[in-house]
Amino acid sequence: MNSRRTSPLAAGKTAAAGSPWRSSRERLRDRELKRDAVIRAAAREFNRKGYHNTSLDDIAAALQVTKPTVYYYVTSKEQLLFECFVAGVEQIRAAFREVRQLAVPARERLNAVLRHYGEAVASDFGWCMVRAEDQDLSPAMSRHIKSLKSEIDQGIRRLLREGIQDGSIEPCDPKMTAFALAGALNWIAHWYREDQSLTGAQIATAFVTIFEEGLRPRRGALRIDARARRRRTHGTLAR
Amino acid sequence: MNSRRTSPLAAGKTAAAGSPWRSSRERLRDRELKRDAVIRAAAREFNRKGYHNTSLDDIAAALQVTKPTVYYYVTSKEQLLFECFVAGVEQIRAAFREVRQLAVPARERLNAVLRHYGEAVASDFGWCMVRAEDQDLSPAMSRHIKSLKSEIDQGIRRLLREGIQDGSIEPCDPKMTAFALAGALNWIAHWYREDQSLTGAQIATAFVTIFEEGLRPRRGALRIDARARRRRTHGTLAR
DNA sequence: TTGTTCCTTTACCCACGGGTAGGAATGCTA
DNA sequence: TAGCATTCCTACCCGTGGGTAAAGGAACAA
Repeated sequence: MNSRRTSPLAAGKTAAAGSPWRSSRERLRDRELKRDAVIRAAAREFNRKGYHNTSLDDIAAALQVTKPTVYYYVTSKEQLLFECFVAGVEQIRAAFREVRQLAVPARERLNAVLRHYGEAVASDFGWCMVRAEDQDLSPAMSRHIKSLKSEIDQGIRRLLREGIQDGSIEPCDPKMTAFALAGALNWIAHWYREDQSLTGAQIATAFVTIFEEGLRPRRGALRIDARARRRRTHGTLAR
Repeated sequence: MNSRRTSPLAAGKTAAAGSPWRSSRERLRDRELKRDAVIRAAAREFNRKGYHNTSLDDIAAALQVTKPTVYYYVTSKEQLLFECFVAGVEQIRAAFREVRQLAVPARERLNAVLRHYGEAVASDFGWCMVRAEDQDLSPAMSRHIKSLKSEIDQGIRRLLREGIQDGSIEPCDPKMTAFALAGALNWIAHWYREDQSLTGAQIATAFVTIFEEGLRPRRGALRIDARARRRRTHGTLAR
């Protein structure tokens, strides 16, 4: 639960060089690096075989160490999943923070978030964020990640509402629309492993276009030969 | 793999009534009914707790019988998952069959399919169809369900292409669009358990509207106060 | 009644895998 | 050099849960 990552923040103290503490601090940094490697390896294995089909021996083997070594950096398998979870969600929260700066209509900010979102889902941690089941976590951890996810959901709804208000987004139900958008993007994690012909960013861009335009033709439709095609289809139907 | 459901087909022989075999045929029918109950119970438990967090004792308990009784109707836990899988996918294939009859533009046929799709995903078997991992199945079973899923995917793409051709659907990339549509709908299975304020059909209808219209406003946008809102947002940003 | 088939139970097996105890290297400090 | 901390290993524990053997009891046939 209390993931007190010291690495990036504590790095600020490195200024006083040459002190006798230098090596011990380096040790600490090494430790963080290794810990991150463990979590990343776990994410990759979970991604490949699923959480329950991945043993800690598998993860250890991927790192070319033994199981107790993994336990030296992490207290339990559950925590491993939790950390992966958080790492994935964190990428998306970062996207929101980044986009918040942009001085453009809400629709464009939304699009930017969605593109980052897509990239995150296609990343190593994407699977964990999307497919891991919260029943696999302790109630406390489950609550934690649920609130993180909810924050993202609310962020999307907020952008939708802002867009509707500033006229850049067609009026719609923010809740349902947010579900649809997030769902389409989350689902990338399911098929991306099999079909990596596009990058996460490319997929997200394609999706954004689809969502923006909508299926119904924008300029006067030309539904000329609809009836003719219907006949043909009926023909093939009678098997 | 070879799920030889005899019940509906073999029922044809029922014509010769009064024969001494009657009761034995009834027994057979009972057996099928019980078997279906087992599979349905499994689906519900998987849905609640996930596949790996559900033991066969749990499923047996839900049916108020013991584990070996479950094994009397099913050969393995794996097969249980497989059957749930197939049952879910079958609902959607049925939707395609049904819709194929309609003499309307492809977009409307697509919408009809998507509505049925949404209902299926929100049903008991929705979870299994959507969230179950194919790594949990034997290669043969995995291949089987993969081909069923692919069939559905191809069906959606086909409707998209037809719609583009008959002018009822805005030109788009059928592959990506199919992924986006299916993804949004599949994702329902993830949150439906928590939020059942709407029925599957209602959700699907809402989604269809969203997909049809698109986010970009259709009539000339009025992006008046966009800059003013930006300023406000910047204010809250500086924490 | 006796034999047979069908359905369900009690009681059990055992592999897998999460997790741990305790010790051996390695390296840093004094 | 001793002495302490860090890191990683070998060897082990044991609960969970998938799966089975074998027998009991009900329903039916003869």
